[in-house]
Amino acid sequence: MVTLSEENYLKAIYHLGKQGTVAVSTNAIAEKIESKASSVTDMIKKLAEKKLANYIKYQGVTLTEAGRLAAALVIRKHRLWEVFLVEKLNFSWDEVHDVAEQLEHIKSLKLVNELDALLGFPTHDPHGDPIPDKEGNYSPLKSVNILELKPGDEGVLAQVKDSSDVFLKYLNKNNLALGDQIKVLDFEPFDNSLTIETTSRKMIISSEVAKNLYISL
Amino acid sequence: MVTLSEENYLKAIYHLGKQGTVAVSTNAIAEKIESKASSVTDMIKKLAEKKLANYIKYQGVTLTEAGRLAAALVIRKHRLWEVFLVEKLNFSWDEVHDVAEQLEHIKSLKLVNELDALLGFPTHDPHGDPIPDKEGNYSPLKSVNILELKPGDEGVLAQVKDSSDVFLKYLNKNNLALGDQIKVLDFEPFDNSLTIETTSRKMIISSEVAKNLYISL
DNA sequence: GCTATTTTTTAGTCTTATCTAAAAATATTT
DNA sequence: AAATATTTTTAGATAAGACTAAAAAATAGC
Repeated sequence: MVTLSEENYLKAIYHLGKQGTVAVSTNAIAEKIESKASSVTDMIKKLAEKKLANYIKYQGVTLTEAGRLAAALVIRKHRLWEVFLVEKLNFSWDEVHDVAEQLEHIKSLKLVNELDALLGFPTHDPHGDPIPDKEGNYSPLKSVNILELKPGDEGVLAQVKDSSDVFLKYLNKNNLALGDQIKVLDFEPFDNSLTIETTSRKMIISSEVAKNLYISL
Repeated sequence: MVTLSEENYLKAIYHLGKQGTVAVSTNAIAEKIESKASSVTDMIKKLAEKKLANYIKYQGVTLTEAGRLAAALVIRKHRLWEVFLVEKLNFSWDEVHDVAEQLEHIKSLKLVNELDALLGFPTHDPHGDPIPDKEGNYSPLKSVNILELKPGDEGVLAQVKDSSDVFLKYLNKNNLALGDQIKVLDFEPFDNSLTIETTSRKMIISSEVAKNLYISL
């Protein structure tokens, strides 16, 4: 049995280390989980004992195949629940994260797969993140960060990297949503800000914001 | 904050003591929760400190108004999730209990109330148990135990008291479902068994089974 | 009304997941 | 490459929730 806490660590390692393939440092995990390095060391040892992680002292962690699958299934659940909340229960995309964080730990294979069917087998969550399938696989969205575009380039807003409530509320306030057509008009080297044009208007976005916007061409 | 464990104790006290109004013994709770009396004493003290329960040493527990509401909301969530699982996710009524037991602890008022709306504000769960409203109130189903009927009496199967997987599978196997018209044909005093007739056939049920069947007239 | 039995509580232990503080190992600077 | 700084690990402590065993209180039996 994988505990709730273990699942959260698996998820963190998966996200920080390219699906757990690249070694992740103790401190990086501690920061992500909002805990202390010593707690992380303890938990990593436990995951290694359970054959979910590969751990060599002082050299970070990667996930075993079993660990990778376990992490992917938690992420699958998280993202499916997010779709459910938005599509079926009238949540907006800035309200789903905390609830999905709880729902992702519910244990029932039938539940996940029926939910998947109810939602019509979605491939992406409300933030544009891909939903792993039953085997933990997904085809990562081929989108590029908006900062890589040049003036004149345009595409569709396909993914937002930050799912925090503050960031998503900013996008709401400025009428930016997934699927919007966006054109880059100007790049300002002084502060890396960007002038963009949507179907409704022109606006300037800071590099902080731009870093989190991904465009499919 | 009410923890998962505390919620389970509140639920047990609510169920065992007529919504927490009648004192429940330590042992009764221990048996329901499948724990030990000493653990129960500890937890009851904690609930009392949090003003969720009224506790006098050696004299059992009742719930405070706050405790009663908290318990009712957990039960509300449990039963709404059961309806969801059956109506939307193709679960059968013998498969829902364990999953609902997990889902009932998810914290989000919006989630519960939107779920309620999605399901069309159901008043009863798949076992015929009433679903408390936001204030924790419900009108108990006026159904009687089938053993109280006399030969010749008939009515509709409205509620099953045992929600265990074995019992529900027995009913499935014998084609008995909520809403079925049932007529009592004969009562056997030797073993308290009952001959009943449904629209499809006649059958004999033991008193063990009969104890759990409730009929609305 | 006094034993005997049952129930409940207390006291002390265990596990899980955290933490702080100190020690050990690794990285960085000069 | 020695000294300093940073990161990671270890050791020991704490809180929640559960347990066992023993003590205390309540209930039942005669």
